Amino acid sequence: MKKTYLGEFEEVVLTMVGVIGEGAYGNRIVEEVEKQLNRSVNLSAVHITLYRLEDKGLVSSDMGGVTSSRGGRRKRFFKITNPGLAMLKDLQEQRTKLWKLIPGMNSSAL
Amino acid sequence: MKKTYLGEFEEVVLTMVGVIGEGAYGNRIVEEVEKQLNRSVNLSAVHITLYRLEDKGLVSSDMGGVTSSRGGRRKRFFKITNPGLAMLKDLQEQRTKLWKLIPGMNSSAL
DNA sequence: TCTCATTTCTCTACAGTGTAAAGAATCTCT
DNA sequence: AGAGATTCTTTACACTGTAGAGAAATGAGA
Repeated sequence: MKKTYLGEFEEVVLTMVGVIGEGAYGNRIVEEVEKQLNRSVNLSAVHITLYRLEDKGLVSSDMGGVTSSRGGRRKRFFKITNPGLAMLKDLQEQRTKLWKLIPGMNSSAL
Repeated sequence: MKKTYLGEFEEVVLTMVGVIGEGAYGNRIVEEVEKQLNRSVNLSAVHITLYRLEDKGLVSSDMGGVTSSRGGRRKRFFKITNPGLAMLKDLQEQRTKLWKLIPGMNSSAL
C-alpha cells in the first residue's frame, strides 16, 4: 500500500478487473482490454500493473485451484477492493463534472 | 507531434485548458486545477506538461501582448486544438461505456 | 537610464508509470 | 519421468509526474 496516484494504464487494468468481476487473471484481462478498447497489450505489462495496484490496495489476489482442464501454471485471480471501487467512483465524479464545463463536449453522451 | 498516448496529469492539464477556454496560461491553470480538483500542483509541472501536449499537437500556444498591468514576463497562452478536443471526447466515450459494465458503479451519476 | 521587485517561462533532474522481453514455475498428458 | 502448454515473475528501459533552480522580460521608482 503506497501512493494513491493512479496512472493511465493502471486505471485501464483496474477498470477491467471491475468489469470482469469473478475470474479475472492475466490472459483474461488481456483479452478483455483488446475486446473493449481495441488496443493490443502485453501480458507482462498487465501483470506488473496488477502488482502495483495490489501494492496500493486497489485489488487483491489469491491463487486459483488445480482445476485447469489443460496444463499450465496455476492462475492468480484478482478482484477489485472497496478502496479500488471508491477510487473509480471518485474519478468518474471528478471527470463528469469537468466535462460539463468544456465547450464542445457533448454532455448528452453521458 | 509524437505519440498519441496521454498520461494522467497530461489529461488533467488538457482538460483544464479546455475548461478555461480563452486566456489559459501557467498560473491560471494552476489555480484552476487547485480550484476544480482540490489538488496542489507545481507551476513548472504544468509548464513542462503543456510543452509535451504541444509536441503531441493537442494544444497550441502563442505569446500574449504587453498588456500586463503589473510587471513580469509576457504570458504564453495555450488553447486546445481540434485533435485535443477529439481525444477528450474519445476518452469520455470509452469510459462511460466501461463504467456501465462495472457492478457497483452508479450509472445515474453520469 | 539604471537598478529592483515582480511575474512568468525554461532547463535540469530524478522518481514513478508504461511496455516489452526473457525466463522460471507448475500443470496435464503420454 | 519427460515434453509441451500455460501462466506467473523478474529484469530492463523509455515515457510521464513532479519539484527545484534559474533565466528572461516587464513596470516602477530613484
